[in-house]
Amino acid sequence: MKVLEKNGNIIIKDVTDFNIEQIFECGQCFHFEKLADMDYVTVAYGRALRVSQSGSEVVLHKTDMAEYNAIWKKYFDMDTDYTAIKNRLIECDDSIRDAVRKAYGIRILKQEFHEMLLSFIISQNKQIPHIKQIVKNISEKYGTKAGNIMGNDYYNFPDVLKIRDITEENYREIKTGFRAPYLYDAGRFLSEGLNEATFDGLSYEAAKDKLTAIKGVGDKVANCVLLFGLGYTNAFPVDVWVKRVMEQVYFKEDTSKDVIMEFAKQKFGEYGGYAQQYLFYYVRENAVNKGQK
DNA sequence: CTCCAGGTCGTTG
DNA sequence: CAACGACATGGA
Repeated sequence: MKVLEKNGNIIIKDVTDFNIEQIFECGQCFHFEKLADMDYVTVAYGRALRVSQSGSEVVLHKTDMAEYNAIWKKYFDMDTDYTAIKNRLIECDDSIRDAVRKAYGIRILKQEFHEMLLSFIISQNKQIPHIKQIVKNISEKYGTKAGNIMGNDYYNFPDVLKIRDITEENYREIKTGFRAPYLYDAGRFLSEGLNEATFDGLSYEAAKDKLTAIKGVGDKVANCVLLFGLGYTNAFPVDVWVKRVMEQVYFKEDTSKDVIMEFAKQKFGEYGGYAQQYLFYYVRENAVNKGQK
């Protein structure tokens, strides 16, 4: 892999284990927009970034090496050896091997903690397109402008200072429904200092307990925040899709989320988060192809 | 009209 | 502890 700056863009040549369609469509991120095939805009860390890919060449539009090193390198998890992770998972069994093969280019994005917390509270009992819409609405209403790409303005998710001023009623106005009090409660935790540093040195269990203390944050949402916003790669969120694929592949019968989580812990260990993402993308793709939605 | 969505909470057995 | 309905909203 080679990273170089050219004509005001960052070009990443000879990438492996990297597919932007899989990265953005695997359910980990709600703050992006598809412009065309293999051509996306994502909003994170105060910027809007257009990313396109052609084969093993990725283009990060209108950015430079300083910003790449400061933001995008970590955001796209470029320092992690996905080939090694996949080899390790493939050893587990044939089912996970098929999922890894299908979703070969997934990377776990390192997203902002406060945005993950509120976004995944919003996500409960909602479909992904609608979650994206609400994240967009809250950003347009309360966030600052992140940039203009191809004639369209993009807005940052509100920062913690701004979140402090958002009321429960404000959350209702953007159609978050029964999640409004949950979002407000989470906002208060953030305002009172809960941030990434709070989790420094905390075990997975301790970190999860801290998150589930927030009303509206259960096991699933907490695991998503741990995985996508805090770097706990052993977190294994079990949602309806993962439950479905795990039952289909391993249990052959209705199985509780607790049993599934324990099974994943034993089987995938510290790589649980990666395994979960491969499985999630895999089962959803199969469902789409079978016309099940 | 009915059913369900990357769930969680509070209440019942 | 397991099971179950409620919870807002929008789309199929």
